[in-house]
Amino acid sequence: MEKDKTVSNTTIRRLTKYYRYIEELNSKNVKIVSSYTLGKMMGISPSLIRQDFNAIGEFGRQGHGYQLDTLKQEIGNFLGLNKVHNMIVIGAGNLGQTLANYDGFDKVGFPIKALFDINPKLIGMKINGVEIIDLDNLKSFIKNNNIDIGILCVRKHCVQEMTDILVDAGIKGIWNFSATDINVPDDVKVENVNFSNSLFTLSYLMNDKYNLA
Amino acid sequence: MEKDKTVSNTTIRRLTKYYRYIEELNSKNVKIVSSYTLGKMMGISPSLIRQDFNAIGEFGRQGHGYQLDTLKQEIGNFLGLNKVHNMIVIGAGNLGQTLANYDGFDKVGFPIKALFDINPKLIGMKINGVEIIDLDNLKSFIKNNNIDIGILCVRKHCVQEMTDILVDAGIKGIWNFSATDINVPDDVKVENVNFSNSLFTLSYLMNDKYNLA
DNA sequence: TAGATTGTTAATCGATTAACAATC
DNA sequence: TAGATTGTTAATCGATTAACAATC
Repeated sequence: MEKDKTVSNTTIRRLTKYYRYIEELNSKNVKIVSSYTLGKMMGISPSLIRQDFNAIGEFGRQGHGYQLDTLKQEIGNFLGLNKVHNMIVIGAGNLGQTLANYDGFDKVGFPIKALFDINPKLIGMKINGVEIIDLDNLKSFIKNNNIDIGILCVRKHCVQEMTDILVDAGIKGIWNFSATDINVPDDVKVENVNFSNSLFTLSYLMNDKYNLA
Repeated sequence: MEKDKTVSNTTIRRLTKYYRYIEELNSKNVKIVSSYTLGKMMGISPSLIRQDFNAIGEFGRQGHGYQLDTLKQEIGNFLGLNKVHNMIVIGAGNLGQTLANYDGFDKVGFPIKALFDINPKLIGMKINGVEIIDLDNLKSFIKNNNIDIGILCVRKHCVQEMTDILVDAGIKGIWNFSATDINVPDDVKVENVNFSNSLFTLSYLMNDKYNLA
């Protein structure tokens, strides 16, 4: 509703990180933090932290710092963490099952409501209380269970096909763990977790050539 | 050996992505590609692609484009993908086992040689042919098996402890899947895969406020 | 040769840092 | 009040885009 100036992608990524550190400090019963202290903890310049916070609001107290509960609330609101996002997993293989077994997402308001697969041997099984359902029932399940996010954990050769099914079923966001990029219409949002990109980046960093003085 | 001007982090990430697309084109028996075509496929401007390629060498052919096999080799070399990187997994829980079950890393020269855990029930088991070993044997295993990369898949409360053990054992790179950031000396390289950061970014993108016209 | 596309420089755009007045 | 730290503007730095001469 308010007129927001656009916030850059780099700032968004840092905001998600601030949020983690804020929760950490919260659990240690810290009540207030300065941009200097937070910057020291996170390896980010105090100046940049203030720029980031001011990009989404104005909630510091001059001469004191930032109240952690306000900070958490403001960043959480901005990132959309104030509401529940129901998720489903497409592909009940190793990775899909691992994600279903992890309770951390549920705890922060991102519960996994079902896994979908085409393998008849898997259908009907429960993983950590979450049922594996036949892919044929995807569309109605999404509608009836208020599903926002589809987690893609399928093999390369059927990634786009599964994406199209999700889009057709009205999904709003796709968390893509598969090895390929996907094409979606503009109103569907995609976040990729690409293991290969990540591993190859690590490889580069470890490269001797790079590490010359 | 050559004097390399530093290549920016954004360029590195894109290079890993080019590499994926090049392999894809390779498998379709394409032999040559122009920055224009590749840019169209990847949603990156041709100009930026040429800048990226020229940051690591000079291997296009004016009027024609880039030979895919040269391109693959040059980028691969630059990223350090020309040699085998032996890996181990710390923490043989769900995620650790899932990674061990995935053969894709092995195929590109990043084999997982062992999993480590402290749970006696797990020790001795094999996952996809990879043994789960007692953490006590970590140091000697790293030395004797030429291990480069440690994959961290442990719970928050022992992440830093495990990191210190890895560092002490002489690991060169850490692929960190745990929920917290870690501290390492400068000569140890870290690449984080933080699910929470990624999920929260997706949450932001799906946020209505952001999607106002 | 003519056409296409690179390699590279210059121009623009955006993100980070520095600095400091405002103020708690 | 004095000290501390924010909010914000200006300066710097870096990354992307545009343009075009070089050349295959």
